[in-house]
Amino acid sequence: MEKREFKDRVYQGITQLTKALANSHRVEIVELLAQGEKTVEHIAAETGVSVANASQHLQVLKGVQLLATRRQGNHIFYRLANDTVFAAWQSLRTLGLLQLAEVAQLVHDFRDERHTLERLSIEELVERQLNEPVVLLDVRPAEEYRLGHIPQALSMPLTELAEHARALPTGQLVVAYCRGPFCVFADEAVTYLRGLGYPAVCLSEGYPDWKQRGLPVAILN
Amino acid sequence: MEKREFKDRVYQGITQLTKALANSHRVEIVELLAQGEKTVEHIAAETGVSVANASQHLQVLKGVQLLATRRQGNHIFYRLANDTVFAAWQSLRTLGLLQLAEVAQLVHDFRDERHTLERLSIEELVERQLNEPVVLLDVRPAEEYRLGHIPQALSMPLTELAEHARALPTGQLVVAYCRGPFCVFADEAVTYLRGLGYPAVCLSEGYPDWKQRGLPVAILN
DNA sequence: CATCTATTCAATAAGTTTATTGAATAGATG
DNA sequence: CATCTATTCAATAAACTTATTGAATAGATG
Repeated sequence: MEKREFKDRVYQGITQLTKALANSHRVEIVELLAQGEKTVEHIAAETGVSVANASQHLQVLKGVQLLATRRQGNHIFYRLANDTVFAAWQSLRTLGLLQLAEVAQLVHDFRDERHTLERLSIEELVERQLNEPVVLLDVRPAEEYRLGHIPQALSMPLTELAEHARALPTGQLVVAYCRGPFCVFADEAVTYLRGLGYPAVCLSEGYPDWKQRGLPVAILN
Repeated sequence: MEKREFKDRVYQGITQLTKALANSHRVEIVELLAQGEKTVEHIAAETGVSVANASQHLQVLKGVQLLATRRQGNHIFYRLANDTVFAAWQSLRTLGLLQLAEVAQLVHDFRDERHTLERLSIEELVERQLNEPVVLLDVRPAEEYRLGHIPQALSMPLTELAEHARALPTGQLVVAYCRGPFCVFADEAVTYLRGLGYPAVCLSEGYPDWKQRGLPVAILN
């Protein structure tokens, strides 16, 4: 094989993979599956596309081995093939936030509307937890909490926050986290809790980012 | 702004960026520019596309801020906008080598043809250098050596190897490196040197990967 | 100031990707 | 075994991407 043919084939192979990630619905699916496995129906509903269309996108991702599946009863559960897939999405996300002023601006503005102020990094949270007790809230849907969460976090889906907020311990910092930097569950929770007078802040990244750092995670069976 | 509109805009922004990287010529350009700045003409020649076509691809990359330019005389030099761009390409490359059996196979086979055996990782090289002297060869074109190389490396472009090989010190391990894991300059150099009886091995990654790790680099003016 | 040169632009045709339909399938459940 | 349900398949039209031309531009050089 000639040098040029070799290069063309290698770059085309990697490009196939990149093309699979070069669609807004598909990256939304990758980010969603970073929370844990989901059915086609669930993915379609959550991303706002038709089931047939979601299925097609899922097959594009599966075609380049980014996803794996398992069947349970009538449902097929899709999941990320491995941690490298999330790592690649993470670095595209970082690049986007850094390079595209519009994206950074969009995130900033949308958050500002909701009057959310400080955000704690994962490293800051780890350090704080060593020195003082912190109330950690996982505000994602209960099913995602079940599939994996930060140890010691309480499951507090947004839908149940109003009901349980008054029962939270006072006098401790409350830290809420959700799916990732583009998820606004945590912002909404923090806005609500601050309204009740709690000292609440958001975690700047989500559960998948915690997991990706190799920090310990808790799973319910 | 509604939640869905926000998400759509964020994901579409990042997708624009990913689309810019979802073309085999364009990733080859990114990898080439990781060696240092180049003119349009040079990029066209090296990647085997027409100048007009190279210019178009360069503008796609520049349009999403992945590249920056400077003019010198009649020439326009393109370069990577910053280190995050290489980091993103690096993680797509890693994903490709891991997920796509064909790509890994292709790289393995092409190398095997050239009878190249062992490869040293960057970490192994650093450790070895602490314990014993190593002859380090930068086999990229002289201009790329000038723009940045591993300290203590000798510039030994493939074209000049035959002429200078006999002058290399004997009794020391010879390590050759080039542009990256898809570059075969180093393999060719090692094959040649082993033919002459030198104990020679390749570095498994290239100069940009060394630089990206934050290790020291040398630049000539 | 005329000329030269490297780069970009514009138009085009061929090829790819996408969402939408509605039908087909494969496995579970009564 | 018939029925149901979640998922996939196939066909299509519209929207994008790409390489190829050849012309235009902007700046440098004599």
